[in-house]
Amino acid sequence: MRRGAEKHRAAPTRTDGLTLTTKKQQQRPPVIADVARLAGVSVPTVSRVLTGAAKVSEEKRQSVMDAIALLKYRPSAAARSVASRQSSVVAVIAGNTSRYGYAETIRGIEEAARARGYIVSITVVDSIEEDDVERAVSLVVGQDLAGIVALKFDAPGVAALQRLPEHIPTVAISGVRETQVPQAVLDESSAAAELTEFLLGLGHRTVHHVRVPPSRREDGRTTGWRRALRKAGAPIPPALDASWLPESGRAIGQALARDGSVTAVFCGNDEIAMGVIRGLADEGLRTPEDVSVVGFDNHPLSGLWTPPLTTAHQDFFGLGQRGFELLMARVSEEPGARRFSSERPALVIRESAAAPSTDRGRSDLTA
Amino acid sequence: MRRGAEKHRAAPTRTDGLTLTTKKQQQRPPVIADVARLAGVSVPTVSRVLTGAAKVSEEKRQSVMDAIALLKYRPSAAARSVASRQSSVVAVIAGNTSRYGYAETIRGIEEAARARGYIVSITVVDSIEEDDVERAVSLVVGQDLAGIVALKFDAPGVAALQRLPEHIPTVAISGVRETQVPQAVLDESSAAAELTEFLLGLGHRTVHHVRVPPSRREDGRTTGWRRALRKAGAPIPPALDASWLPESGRAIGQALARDGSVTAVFCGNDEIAMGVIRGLADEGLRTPEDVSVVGFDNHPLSGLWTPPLTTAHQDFFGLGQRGFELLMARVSEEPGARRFSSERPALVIRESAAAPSTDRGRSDLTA
DNA sequence: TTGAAAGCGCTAACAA
DNA sequence: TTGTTAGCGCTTTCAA
Repeated sequence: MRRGAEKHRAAPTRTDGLTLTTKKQQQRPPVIADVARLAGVSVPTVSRVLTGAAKVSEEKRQSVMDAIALLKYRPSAAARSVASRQSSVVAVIAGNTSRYGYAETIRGIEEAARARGYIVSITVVDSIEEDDVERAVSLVVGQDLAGIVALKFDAPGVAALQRLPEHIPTVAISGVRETQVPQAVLDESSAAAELTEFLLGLGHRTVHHVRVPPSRREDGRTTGWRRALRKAGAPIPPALDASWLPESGRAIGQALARDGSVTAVFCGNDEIAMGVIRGLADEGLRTPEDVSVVGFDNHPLSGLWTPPLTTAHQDFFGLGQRGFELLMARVSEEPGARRFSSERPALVIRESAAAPSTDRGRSDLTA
Repeated sequence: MRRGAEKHRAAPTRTDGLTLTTKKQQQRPPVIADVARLAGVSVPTVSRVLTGAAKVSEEKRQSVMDAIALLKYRPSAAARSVASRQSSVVAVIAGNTSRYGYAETIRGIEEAARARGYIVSITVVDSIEEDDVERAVSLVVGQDLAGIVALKFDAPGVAALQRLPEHIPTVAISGVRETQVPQAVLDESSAAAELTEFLLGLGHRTVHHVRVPPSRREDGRTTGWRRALRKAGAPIPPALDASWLPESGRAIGQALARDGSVTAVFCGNDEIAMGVIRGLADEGLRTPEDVSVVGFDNHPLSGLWTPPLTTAHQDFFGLGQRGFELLMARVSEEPGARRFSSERPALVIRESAAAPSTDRGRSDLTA
C-alpha cells in the first residue's frame, strides 16, 4: 500500500443548500459552488475571476470577491490540478536536506517558488540502494508536478536524477556543469583551483586535499585542486577521504600532523576544515603558523573560527533561486530559454592560510 | 493571480485507443484507463489493486500489475485526493528552514512522513507582517492536506499557527508546552534551568543570559534561566538580545568582557555562544578560565570548538519525527491518542564552563 | 461577458 | 469478486 492518507474534511455526507446565515460555524470547507451560489453567478464565472482566464464584469467580479472573503473560500489545488492538467508544486529531491549547503539551497528554491505562487515539496533519497532510490522517485513522481529540482550534491541525488521520467520538466543543481538536463551550477572546480593556486602562491610546495563524499567519481573541488597542482608542476598527493561529519576531519588532521611534508591543506568544506584544524591542534600544530588550512563554502561560522577560515564563498541561496528560475523558463518553454546558469564562488581570504613555516615541508613526498 | 503553473502533460488533445505496440514513446503519461484496457479489466478494478480497498482475484491482480509495470503507470495523487477527499501531503510551515534546529526538525518530519508514504511540503513565513503571514498561510491551506506541522521556534511561526483554519489537523512543534493544539516539545526551560544550576553549582554568583530572538514574549530557555536564578536567590541580570547571527554574539561578548561582574554566560544557542566566546577573546578573556560560557542545542560543531562547548543536547531530528507521529495519531483519530510528546534535552558537559576565577566577579551587579 | 455541459483521473456506492 | 454508475471540485469547451 502506497497510501496512508486519511480524511481531512469533516463531513462525509454533504448537506446541500446549507443556510450560511444560520450556520456560522461551517462544518465543511466551502467549495466553488458555495461561492457561486452566494455571489449569484455560475461556477465557471467564479473560476474565471479566480484564474483570470477570461473577462468578468466588474460588478460580478466584485460580488464573487465578496463571497470568497465571506466564506473564506480557498480553491482546492488538487481539483485544479486535475481539471487543468497544471500544477503549482515543484518537487525537490536530494540526498540530504539539513546540512548547510543543502538547507540554504532549498531555502532559495522555496523563496523563489513562493514568490511565484508555487509550493515546494521535498523528499530525500537515503542512499544509492536501488530500493531507496526507487521509493523516493516513486513518491516524487506520484505527485502532480510542475517540475522537479534535483540536487546533485551527492551520490543519492545523482542516482535519483537518473531515474526521473522524461516527461516531467527537470533541472539539476550542481557543482559541475554537465549537459543532460538544464542546470544551475556553482563552479566549484574554478574556485578550488583558485584556492589551490592561492596556497601555492604563498610558497607552499604542494597542497594536500581532504575531500567530502563525492557525488560521482570525483567532485569539482577535487578536479580543480588537481588541475591547479598539475598546472603548477607541483606534486599531487593522494586525496584523503572525510565523511560529512566534522569529527572525521579531526582524525585526518591528526594523521596529517604526523606527516612532516604537509604544509597546506585544502578541505572539501569548511566544517571538515574546522575538524582538520582541531586535529592539527591536538597534535600541537598551529594554523596557519605550522600548517595552512583552507575550506570551502564560507559557512556562517567560518569567520568566527580560530583562526578565521580562508575559503570560497558559495551562494547556495542564490543557487537555489537560479535553479527554480531555470525550471520556470523550461516549464513555460520560453523561446530563448537558457539551459544553464553558472556562477563562480569568490575567494574569501581570512587568516587560516599563510606562507609555509621553515620548519616543515622538508621531507619528500611519497605521492 | 495566485497561479503561475504551467502545463506538464505533453499532449493537450487526447488520442484515444492509442496502440501501445506501435507508439513506443508515449507522449502523455498513462492514466488508469490505459492500465485497465491493457489488463482487460475495468477501471475500478485497477483502483482496487492500487488502494487495496477490496479483494481482487489473484489472476486479475497480476495482469493489472503487469500492465502497470509495462506502462510505468503512476496514479495521479491530485486525482486521488479529489476523488477520495484524502491527501497524502503534510505541510510544514516555519519561520526559517535552513538554520540548524529547523533543518534537522524538518528532516525528521520528512523521514517519518516518507516512511508512511506521505509527501512533505514546506513554506516559510518571512516575518510577522500581516501580508507575509497571510500569503504563507494562503499558500499552505490552498493545498489539499492531510495535516499541518507548524514550527513555533520563532515569532513568524507562531503568528502563522494562529491563522491556520480549524478544519485541518494541525500539530505544533515547540520548546514550550502549550495547550491549543497537540504538540511535540523539547522541554527547553527544564534544560535551561539545569544548565544555569550547573553554572551556579560551579560557584558562580550569578549567570548572565544572551537570548536569541524569542518566539513569544519570552522563550523557555529564558524562563528556565530566570527560574533557576530566582530559586537560588541569585541576582537576575537583564537578558541581552542577540540576533540569529553568530556575529551578533561576538559584539555582545566584547561588551560582556568590559563588565567585570560577568563570570558565567548562558547563551540561547551554541552559535551565539561561539560568537560570545570569540568576542570575549577579542578583549583578551579566556573561556573558561576568565568567563564560563554555555550554549544550547549541541550543534554539530560545538564539540569541535575551542574550548568544546558545554551545552544541552536537543534532538531536533527526533522532535520532527514525534511531531509527525502526533499528527498521524490526530488524523486517524486514534482513541487514546496523546496530544503531547515531550522530551527533555540532556546536559552535555564539555570544557567551556569551570569554577569562576578569583580575579573576576568582584564588582557589584546593577540588575 | 456569461452559463450549460462536458470533461480531468480517480474512488465510492451499488448492483449483479 | 466484478463492472456500471456517480460523483469529487475544479476548468474548459461551446453556445448564446
